[in-house]
Amino acid sequence: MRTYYCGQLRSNQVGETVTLYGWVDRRRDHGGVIFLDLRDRSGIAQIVANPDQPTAYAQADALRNEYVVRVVGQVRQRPAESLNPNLPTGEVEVYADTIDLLNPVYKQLPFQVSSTEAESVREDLRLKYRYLDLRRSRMSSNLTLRHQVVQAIRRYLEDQEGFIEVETPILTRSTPEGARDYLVPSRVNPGEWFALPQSPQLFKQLLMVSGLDRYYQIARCFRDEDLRADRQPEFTQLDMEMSFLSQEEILQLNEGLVCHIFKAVKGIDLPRPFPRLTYAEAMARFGTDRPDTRFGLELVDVSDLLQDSGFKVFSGAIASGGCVKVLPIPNGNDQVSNVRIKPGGDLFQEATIAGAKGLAYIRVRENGEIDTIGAIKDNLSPDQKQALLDRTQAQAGHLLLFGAGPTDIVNKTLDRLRQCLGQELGLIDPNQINLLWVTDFPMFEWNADEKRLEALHHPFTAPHPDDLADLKTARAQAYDLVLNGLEIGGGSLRIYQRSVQEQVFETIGLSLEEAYSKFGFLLEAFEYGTPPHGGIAYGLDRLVMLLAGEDSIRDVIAFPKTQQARCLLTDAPAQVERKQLQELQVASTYKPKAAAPEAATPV
RNA sequence: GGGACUGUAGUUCAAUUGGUUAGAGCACCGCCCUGUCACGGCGGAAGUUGCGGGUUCGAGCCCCGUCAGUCCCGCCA
Repeated sequence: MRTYYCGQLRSNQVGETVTLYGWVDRRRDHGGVIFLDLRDRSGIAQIVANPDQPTAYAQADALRNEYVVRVVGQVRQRPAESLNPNLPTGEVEVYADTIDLLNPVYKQLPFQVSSTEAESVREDLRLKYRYLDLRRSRMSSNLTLRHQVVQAIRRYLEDQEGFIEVETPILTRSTPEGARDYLVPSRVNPGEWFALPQSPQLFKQLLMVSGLDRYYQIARCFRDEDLRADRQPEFTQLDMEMSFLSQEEILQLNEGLVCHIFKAVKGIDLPRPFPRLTYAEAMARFGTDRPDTRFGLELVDVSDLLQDSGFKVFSGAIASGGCVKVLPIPNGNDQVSNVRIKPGGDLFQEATIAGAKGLAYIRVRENGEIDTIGAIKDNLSPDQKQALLDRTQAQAGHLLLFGAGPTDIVNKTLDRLRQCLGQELGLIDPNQINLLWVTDFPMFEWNADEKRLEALHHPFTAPHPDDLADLKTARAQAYDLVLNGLEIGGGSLRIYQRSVQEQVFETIGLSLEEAYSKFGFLLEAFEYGTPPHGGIAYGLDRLVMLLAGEDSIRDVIAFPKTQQARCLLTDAPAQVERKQLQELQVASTYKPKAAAPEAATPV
């Protein structure tokens, strides 16, 4: 007699006697006939207590929902008239001879687990009782999907491409570039601290020096920064590093990997090669380095047309080194009301969040005339109006939204509006999978606070060989993989020549002494014959989130943290015994907040 | 560090302008029904409206504070 999962029952098993284990999901009692829906990780099976077996009947009669049971019985075809193809129980059922109660549920469940309930439960409750939340079919199938993705990665990288997985330390050294580190005190070395890795970056480069020329790892990473729907303090990367491959070869290999994942878990054949955009082109056309190219609404730079404009917002923006760009929206006249793009409106609000001071617009009327508001109307010459229409290819009915100011703000604003409108105007096919590479990132960006250049990617990223003459404006040999407007992976070729590395440190204002005190172990390793190498890292949680169609990575992580970086299930973090701190030679300077002020006494 | 939203029965939600004893679905408990599947019928229990204070004749609703969760800005090489 075989033991099956509930979801594995098929009509070709009719007549077979089977054992099923699971949770009683729902109990129905129709007169003398008792039906149980039995649920496990793979599906739901309907059980009928055999009325000819008094024991089974009595056992079923004693049951309530959510008991753990073992059912032994015969698989039967269900009466055709009772079938409902829209319900999760299948065309066969189990006629139970025995129903053994393995364990009761002692308490009423804090929320309904039943797979057929679509209601959304408060997330704090789900997180507190995560083990119950994970019983729900949506969550268990998300975790199964995650497993399948990891399995597909391993199959492809190991079996087809000869990678090996190497584990790197979780207790490691703080490298103060980048995100805030999680720190762990060392008891054996009082006063000294480990950091949890933000990524295995330095170790994987060391592995290249070791000659492990194809490394990967499903690596847990830690960053002590504030949380978002797509950011957790601990998260998982697929981390890869390869020696002796060109950027082109790395991109090709990774396209193969991503195609394999989609084929394995979704059965989808993705078209290759993936489209590519340079960083410069992505910023120009979409205002972001991770554009969602499932829809149009591309930005148009009109700075040159308007630099002499009498409209000071435009001419001023250009004069001070910024730009003026347009987001043209076909049929926007009908679809976007003035209320929404004027101060107080939701789209105006979005623009403000991105840093814009205002939101100018032009409506193109049916007669082809352009209809503008206030100051723009009075300050555009007929030639300028016509040039605008030509440049933006605006037709009757177009709405043109303007961004004017510092280029980064303009891009950010119009990117935000573009995404809002793409969603809202139904321009996005939710089933479309849009992958693209963004390449040729700049090496450095200006940090206005610290008044210095800093590495956009990290300081070991190799500059483009054509740009070595002036590193400050050089392109990097760096690339990101973007899926439907979300960055799911990014990497670069690394510097392997000492002279180039020193130039980069110099460019970001890092003296050799400082560099050696921070990364000396790496730089020394590079003295012993470093192969040309490069790599990439994927955000596994984000990738699985997109494949699962979820909006938050919490829904593809078994035990995630809340936005306050707490675990509601274990109530971590928590205070520790004074003795533990003493052993670690750590003094707590924490002072609890002052108690809430006493309310005024009623008079 | 900042902005916005949310918190009512086990749960998901209602509750008109601040006005009677805070309601309903599901879940739970009891009884009835021999092929149901969101079964059905009858009945029952279930509430410190997150917490503290204030305003008011009267607060789930208004005000202040606080706690928790979510979304966003900053931050995340």
